[in-house]
Amino acid sequence: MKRKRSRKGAPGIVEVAARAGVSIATVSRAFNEPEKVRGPTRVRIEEAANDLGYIRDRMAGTLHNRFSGTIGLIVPTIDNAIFAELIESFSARLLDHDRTTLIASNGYDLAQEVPIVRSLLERRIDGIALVGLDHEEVPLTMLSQRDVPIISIWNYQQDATIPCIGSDNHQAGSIVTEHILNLGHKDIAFLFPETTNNDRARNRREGAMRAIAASGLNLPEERIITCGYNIETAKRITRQLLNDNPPTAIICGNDVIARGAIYACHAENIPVPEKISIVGIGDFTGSSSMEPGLTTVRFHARKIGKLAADVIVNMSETGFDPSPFSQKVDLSFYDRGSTRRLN
Amino acid sequence: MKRKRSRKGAPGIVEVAARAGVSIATVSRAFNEPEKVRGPTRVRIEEAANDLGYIRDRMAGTLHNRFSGTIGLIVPTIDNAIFAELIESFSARLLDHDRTTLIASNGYDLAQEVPIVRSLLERRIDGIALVGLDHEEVPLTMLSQRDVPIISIWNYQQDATIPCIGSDNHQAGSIVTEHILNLGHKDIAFLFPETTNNDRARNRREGAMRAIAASGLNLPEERIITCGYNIETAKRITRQLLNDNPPTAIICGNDVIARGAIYACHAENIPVPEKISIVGIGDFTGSSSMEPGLTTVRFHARKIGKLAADVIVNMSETGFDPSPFSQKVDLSFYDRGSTRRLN
DNA sequence: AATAAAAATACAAACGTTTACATTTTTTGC
DNA sequence: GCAAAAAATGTAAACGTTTGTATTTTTATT
Repeated sequence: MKRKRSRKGAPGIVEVAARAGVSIATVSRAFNEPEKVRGPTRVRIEEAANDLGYIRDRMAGTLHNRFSGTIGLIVPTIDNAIFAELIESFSARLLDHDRTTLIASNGYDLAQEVPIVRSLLERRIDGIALVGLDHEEVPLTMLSQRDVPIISIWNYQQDATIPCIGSDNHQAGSIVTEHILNLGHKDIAFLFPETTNNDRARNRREGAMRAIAASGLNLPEERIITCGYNIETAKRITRQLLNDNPPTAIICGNDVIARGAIYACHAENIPVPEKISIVGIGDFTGSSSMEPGLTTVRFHARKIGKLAADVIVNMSETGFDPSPFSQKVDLSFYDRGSTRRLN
Repeated sequence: MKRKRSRKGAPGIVEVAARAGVSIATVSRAFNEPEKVRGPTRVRIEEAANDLGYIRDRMAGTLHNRFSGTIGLIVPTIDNAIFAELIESFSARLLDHDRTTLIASNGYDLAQEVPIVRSLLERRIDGIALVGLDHEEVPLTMLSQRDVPIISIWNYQQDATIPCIGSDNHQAGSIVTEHILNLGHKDIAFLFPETTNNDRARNRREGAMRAIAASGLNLPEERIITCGYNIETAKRITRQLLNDNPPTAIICGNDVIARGAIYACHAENIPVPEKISIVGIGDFTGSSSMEPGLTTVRFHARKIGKLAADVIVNMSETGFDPSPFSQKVDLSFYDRGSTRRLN
């Protein structure tokens, strides 16, 4: 049973114009190009709008000029706290730009992006931010066919085919690995999430492997473990590892896994870092407060989110030539308590 | 320099109609009331739409019938993992209903809600979900003036003035407090976030205080501590408490604070639960995996999110009489390792 | 096969803005 | 003060759909 919403107390531009004693065109201009309407007139219009509680209808405007003031954001997951800071800073910044955020998550399933992109396109987004560089052709084509600017966030790759803003995940992987190697560790385990369709995890692992290779170390295959993207799984897998054949160091694909690994050590009464060193990647909220504090490399999520918001708004306004918009955000390494020199 | 988006490869309903050899009205009906168009015609239209890669323009439709297919969601924060599950389930469920989610956070500042609501209203949301029951008059009036259905989520109060879906925060507070009391604790500290403008925290604290009062216990004022809503602050405040005058149990306003408190105990080498019992509220992701596992009361965030999505869609479609839409979602108490009987 | 009733489709007028273009008002230069 | 130029405002035609009403086609009835 469909219902037609009554317009009750909702005045339109027509009512405002009538009350201010001007034409609707002038009212429209007063909002969009205030400098084009004379002071006293503008004041009268503003008063009328205020008195009436006028709220402009962007949809009607969008219909005409094709800009909706809405930006899409697709993340793998909202849960897990991984992208929370990113989403928060991105959407807050967009609000500063007088834009709103249409959010959706694909649950790490790229196929999901097709219906999501379609749904966003139906709402005429002015631009879209996608986490990571791995995406299917179809949604990308749908977007570019309609001239909707795309920005990839979180991962930075020099040779990326879409403009991207983020940090170098290769580098993140190598930084923590080199740290572990420098501390003299030889028996190292890798705990990384599934890397198909996940360029961030893949790059991190590649960076880590490269650092291992560069050091001349040879890592047996069973030390490279794939681990689900959540604390419980990481904890369970680590406990098993500790019981089977504990390494002296564990390099985790991200801080969530590292947190699980540290809890596993607590559960098995293996002191960190005395018996085992653990590093994460990401520096999520809480990583610094853990006991021991987690040694990790920080992704400046808020900075990335803010930057991405600025850039996508700019792209949507000016038209765009992809290349100049890519930006690399530096990483920061934090040597906290979860790692220790082997002696 | 404003740019007019070219319509390049974007066909409209007109092109589809031409290709299918029918009028645009028929195409529109084929999408909105498929049962009203004859089989063969419908097929032809669908083919034409597919071939052309047609994506409907909801804005144009909205302009006419006043439904945008977009629902607003305002949370205090996206970060902190507190509302992550809620947001995720809410938005995923909306996508199932063919709706999109317009998200914004107020940073625990209710005044922020005015511009946010205005911004959402400009985009013609079909409904809005607000976390908690504490809100200012102005945004509420703006919404109801325009007949936009409102639902409050997360907290449930029988006598709430807006329909709400969530759990009883009073009860949550009393459950954990009674648990602590039953274990024989007498020297208890409260660690709760600021409660002005935060009905959830306030109700939890009231529930907890009520349970204390019912037991006949008298809690000195300095044991009721206000604590920032993040791990670091909770950790710092707890460490100070442990050094000054450690209680035998700490009741935390939520799991984030409890996590900080447990880390503080680790840092001070005070074993949990041997020397001190700690309870949280919420059962956030990771609370069960901690060492020790956190004793807490679970808010079924995914259930609340899903239910809320169903209800707000229903309200937007059918018109609404607030009262029957409120729903209380039961809590689950988990007695894990962070509490212990005093002897 | 003719007619009435029902179903499917077409026509055209909204929906609430923006923006060329036309018109009016104000300012400027002498 | 007057004409010309500049600025402000008004008029009306879009924008891409939905939907009430009119028309055509199909189905049912005799």
